[in-house]
Amino acid sequence: MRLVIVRCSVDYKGRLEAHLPEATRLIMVKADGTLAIHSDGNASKPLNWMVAPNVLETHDDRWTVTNGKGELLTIWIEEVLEDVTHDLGEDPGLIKDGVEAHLQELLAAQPDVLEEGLELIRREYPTDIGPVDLLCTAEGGQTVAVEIKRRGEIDGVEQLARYLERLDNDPRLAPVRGIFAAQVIAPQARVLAESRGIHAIEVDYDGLREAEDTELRLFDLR
Amino acid sequence: MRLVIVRCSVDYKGRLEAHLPEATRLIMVKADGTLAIHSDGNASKPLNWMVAPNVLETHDDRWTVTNGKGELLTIWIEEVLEDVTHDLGEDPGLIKDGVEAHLQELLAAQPDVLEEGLELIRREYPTDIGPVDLLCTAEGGQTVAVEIKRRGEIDGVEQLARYLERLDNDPRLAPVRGIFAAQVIAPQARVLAESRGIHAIEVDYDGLREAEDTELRLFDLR
DNA sequence: GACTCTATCTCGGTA
DNA sequence: TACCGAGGTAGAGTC
Repeated sequence: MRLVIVRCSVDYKGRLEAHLPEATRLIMVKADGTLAIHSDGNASKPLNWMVAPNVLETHDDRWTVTNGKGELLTIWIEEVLEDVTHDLGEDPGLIKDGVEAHLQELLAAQPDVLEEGLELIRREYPTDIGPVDLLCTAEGGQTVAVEIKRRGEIDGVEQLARYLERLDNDPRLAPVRGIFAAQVIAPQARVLAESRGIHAIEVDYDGLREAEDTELRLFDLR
Repeated sequence: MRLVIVRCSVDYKGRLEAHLPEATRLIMVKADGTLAIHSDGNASKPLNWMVAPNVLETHDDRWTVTNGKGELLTIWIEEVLEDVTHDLGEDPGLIKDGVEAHLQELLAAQPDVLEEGLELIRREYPTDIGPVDLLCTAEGGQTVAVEIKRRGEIDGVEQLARYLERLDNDPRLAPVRGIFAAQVIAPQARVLAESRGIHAIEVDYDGLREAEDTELRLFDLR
């Protein structure tokens, strides 16, 4: 990784056009060529960047970065204040827990949390526009499609509505109704869901996890 | 800005839980307290981070970062390989051109580019599922909702269709028709728009800007 | 490669 | 402050 502190101005032309007036900034160049320009100000994101694969050309007065998509980043170098390079080696990578996939696992294991009598047919049930998170049968036999989000926003409701439209075309499943499940559901998403006849349910992630733990413990004791 | 090259492992608890095994990484601390941990590997995003406002405590063997939302980042320090600080000063900030907001400004100023006789009622007209980009009246008095995108894709058409559905429920406005305006419109988006009775129009950003410049110049000359 | 969807999204605007 | 939509979204997974 190369770290350069430099007084510079920057131009970007590509997906849009952008310009940075002259100031002192950090240029970070990673081993794969990914380049990012950071200010010290209030922002976690870089001001400008160019991800690999790209081609970096460094001259005394300017650096240019180009890629295969016709994007061009030009850094006009005024003064280099520091320029250090470190070999950090391979990174073992991040281990995560608590994302949507986990919420899906928990609800797949206990679908009756959403509605009494609900039973799982399968997870990631495929349609021609993408997989439905959970496909279930309700008490009485009706098919129910479940869309799961960490945060329920309007586009998640749209996504579920599209799936329902598709599933309703399948005579083996129709009529299909929908359940929209999320840890938090935005008011506007709830309005839209209800106007589409979709049931919007907030679920308690920690509660689900605890319930699963209890179940596992009971299983061990048997 | 403080740049620290360090052999470390990391734990994060907050919106999810995450762990980074021991490796050599870069810690970047910005003037406002924003902290980011980068590897040299193929990713432009940091592995872990904590945005300001937060509280950083540094001990010999570990750094902790906490914020008001109950998030906690712990960096277990094994060995510090470099530790430099630079004062970059204030950044004048990024100047962008060609984003949706500009296009909206230009079309709000000259809505008749979309359709002769079109007049603006207001920008960002609020509905209970979100704001409509432009609400206008057509020649003859019919209400017209305009959705503006840089690139016109299917989800933009769906967004407009949702607004139309809502606006049609308002007897003071109904019946409302829609115009979908973008610099480039994808073929599927055009098909969907037309099937919903929505007029899809490609607009020339540079042409609009030029027209506006001309108008301003004429105004100055008066 | 094209398409789809998630994200500790981030960021800016606005009520 | 919370909520909502845009993003040069980035990045991962699937087909």
